Amino acid sequence: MELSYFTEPTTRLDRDSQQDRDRQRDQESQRDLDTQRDNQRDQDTPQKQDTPREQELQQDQDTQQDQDMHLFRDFKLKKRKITDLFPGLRFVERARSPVSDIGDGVSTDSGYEGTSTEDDGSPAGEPMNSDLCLDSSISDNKDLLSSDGGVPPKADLHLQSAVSTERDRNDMCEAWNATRRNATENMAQGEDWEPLPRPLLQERSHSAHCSTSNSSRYPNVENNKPLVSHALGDYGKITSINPDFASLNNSLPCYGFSPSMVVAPLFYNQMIAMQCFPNMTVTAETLRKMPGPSATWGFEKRPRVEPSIQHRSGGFSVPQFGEAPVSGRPERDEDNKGQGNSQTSSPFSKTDVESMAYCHQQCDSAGDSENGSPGAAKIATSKTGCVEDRSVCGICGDRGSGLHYGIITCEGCKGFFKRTVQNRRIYYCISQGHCDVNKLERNKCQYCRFKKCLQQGMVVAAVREDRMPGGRTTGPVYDLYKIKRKTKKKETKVAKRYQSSVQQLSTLSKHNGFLVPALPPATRKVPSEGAVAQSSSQDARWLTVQSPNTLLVNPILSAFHMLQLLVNIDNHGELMSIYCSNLAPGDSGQIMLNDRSKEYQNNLMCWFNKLQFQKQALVNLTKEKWHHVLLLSLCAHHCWKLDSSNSGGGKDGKSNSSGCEAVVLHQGNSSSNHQRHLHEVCMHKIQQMLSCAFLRTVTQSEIRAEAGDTVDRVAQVMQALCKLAPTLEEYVCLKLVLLLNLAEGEEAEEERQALQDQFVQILQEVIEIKHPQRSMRLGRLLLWIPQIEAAANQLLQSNLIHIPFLC
DNA sequence: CTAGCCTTGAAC
DNA sequence: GTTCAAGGCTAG
Ligand SMILES: [Zn+2]
Ligand SMILES: [Zn+2]
Repeated sequence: MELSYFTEPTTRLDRDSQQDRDRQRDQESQRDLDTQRDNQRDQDTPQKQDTPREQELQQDQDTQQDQDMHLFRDFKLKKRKITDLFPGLRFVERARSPVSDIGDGVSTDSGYEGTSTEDDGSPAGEPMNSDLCLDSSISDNKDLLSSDGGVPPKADLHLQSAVSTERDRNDMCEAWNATRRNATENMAQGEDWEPLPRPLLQERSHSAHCSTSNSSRYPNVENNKPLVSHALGDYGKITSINPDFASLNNSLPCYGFSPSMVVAPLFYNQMIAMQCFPNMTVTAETLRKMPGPSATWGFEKRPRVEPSIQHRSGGFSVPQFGEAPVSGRPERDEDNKGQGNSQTSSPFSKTDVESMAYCHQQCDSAGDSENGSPGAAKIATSKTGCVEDRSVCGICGDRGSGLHYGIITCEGCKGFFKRTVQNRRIYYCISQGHCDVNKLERNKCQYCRFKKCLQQGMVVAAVREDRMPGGRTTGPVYDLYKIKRKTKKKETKVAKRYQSSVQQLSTLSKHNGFLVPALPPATRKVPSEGAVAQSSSQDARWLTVQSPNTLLVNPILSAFHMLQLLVNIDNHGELMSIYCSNLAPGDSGQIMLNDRSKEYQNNLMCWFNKLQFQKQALVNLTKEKWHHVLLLSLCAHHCWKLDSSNSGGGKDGKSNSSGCEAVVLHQGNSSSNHQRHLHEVCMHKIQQMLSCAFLRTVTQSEIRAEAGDTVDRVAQVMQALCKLAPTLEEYVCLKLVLLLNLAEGEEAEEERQALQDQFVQILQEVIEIKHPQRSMRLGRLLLWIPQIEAAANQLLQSNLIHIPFLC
């Protein structure tokens, strides 16, 4: 393979900091330097020479061919890897094109933030800078590749030497120049290149705040209107997954490099993309949405300065956030807090507790000890402190440095969130929006990091538009904190229940002989060379239902791998616990039922949302079949519940299942008539509920007339599936088969069919392994699909979707 | 860009 | 005066 043309996506570190310095200097000396002169000076700035890293590169030899990318801790290794992959490439040093940033300005977002449109507003006047870049070894390209203003800074990369000829190059240059012209024109017409220019750096001096006192006390506010708006609505965009990669395989690994690492991740990821998808043309447009532009993998962070153990006295004795817990002794922090609380305990009682924002926060984070005595609060703080550990970042798990924007985060996540909101940045995920966000990998995907920030309850509005430092957060923002906190608490509850149910299910699964998913086929190779990094650990976390095209080209996931994914994303444990949660008999039954049903549906929806169909048509199509899956799921859980209670409680009590204890009357039924029993149970419960609801006795005949048929049908299906007793693996497959079953529209018909076939095939394989002696099992399971559909439809039509919960 | 450290300032 | 969550600065 040969890459005949390449200009790197640039590292802007040097220039950025240079600019900052310039800016500062400007502010210090003379604020109204006209932009032209400014640029002029920029261009005159002496170039900073990078150290010749290629020498280092050559020194590093004997690369281990199969070394996993995860081992790439430092830049040298990464660089070496790249050179290994692409021997035609070498690192060169060259001056940056003065215009090259136009391109970046247009296609910014993933690269270092396009600064061309900022501040000076003269895009063409970027300072010359010496960057390392990757270059092809074709020597006679030198001219073109050097700082010639007419060369596109970011050429499309085609795999097969697409731009190797002179003509290609000319075409490209011409295209580039046209783009540049257009861009410049648009610029002149005031088109918004970036949604919002980065707000000017504030002067540090205090005077700015006060000087305009007649209009506002805040620097960026005039007439009570912020000069810089956040436009929260824009954040909707962030929640979209990079459409460019919709058709790509989900296992495309991506890595981010640090700005100081010279090789921008864009390029590296481009390499990977090309390797994985030889048939695809990886364009600059595609690439600009690659994640992790400034990731700091292998980047040596500035070491935290641990405070000396000595207690600071007087003056600034307040421990700063970063240093609060002295390393190795987290109790100190706790102690302090406990002390603080016990000390403030009296103030608490003195002051109006509820109105104290700051005290409130402490109470809140300590759990739910609002009415408790101060003492209780203290205990809660130290004991339940783990619920919201002050020392752990809620986003990445790094050391927390306090409450930031609503939750406890580290300095990094705090800053990241702030920057994102302030600069209204929009991110994309190269993957499916489920990247891990932890201390080590938090910089790999900004999209997922920010998503997690929002999910965890960080409040966008807490980033101040006026940039006024200090003070306390009160008012609407503080209310938002409270709301988010409440929501999160609720979620934690659900999660807890899930935990307990998982245990329950694990015993169940043993009993059922679930197939323990094998580890992903480690030998799996992406089309070209094993050099491509494995994303092994991550594959298991998301499922992309592959579009048939991709599947044909790239059948990366084996049936069992897919099965494993399916099992992994399935939240059966959670569903099971909800399903099993006891239905309180009596008056509140109706409410309970509704709640339970809703909770169950919500959880099922969570599962559904984890499926990433690659065509919108498929999403729409499968959404229509939502209730089918709901019924199937309920059937399965009903079956498993029966099963677990049987194995636990004895052999003869089939009908005396735990969920049905409310209907003691019916427990004498023989197991031979399970269906009738179900029917009667349902009828009875419905009777109970309706009687409660209408405050009168509703007769069974009334119900029978109204819903008897439906109940019958549902009971029939339930009973049949109970008899078949699907295993977890069969269940997860069936759900997808059901979702992908015949649809009315013609849209995406081919894809639908192909996908369904795939899952049927997986189902078949599962059965062959689990039930080798039962050749008819597949057919039997599939035969019930129409029945499930019919019953579910009926439930939906008669608005009785809660009924299955009664069984 | 990232993230550690530092300054601010309203509420206590 | 003390707190602590904002914002700012800047080495990497
Ligand atoms: Zn963090
Ligand atoms: Zn991601």
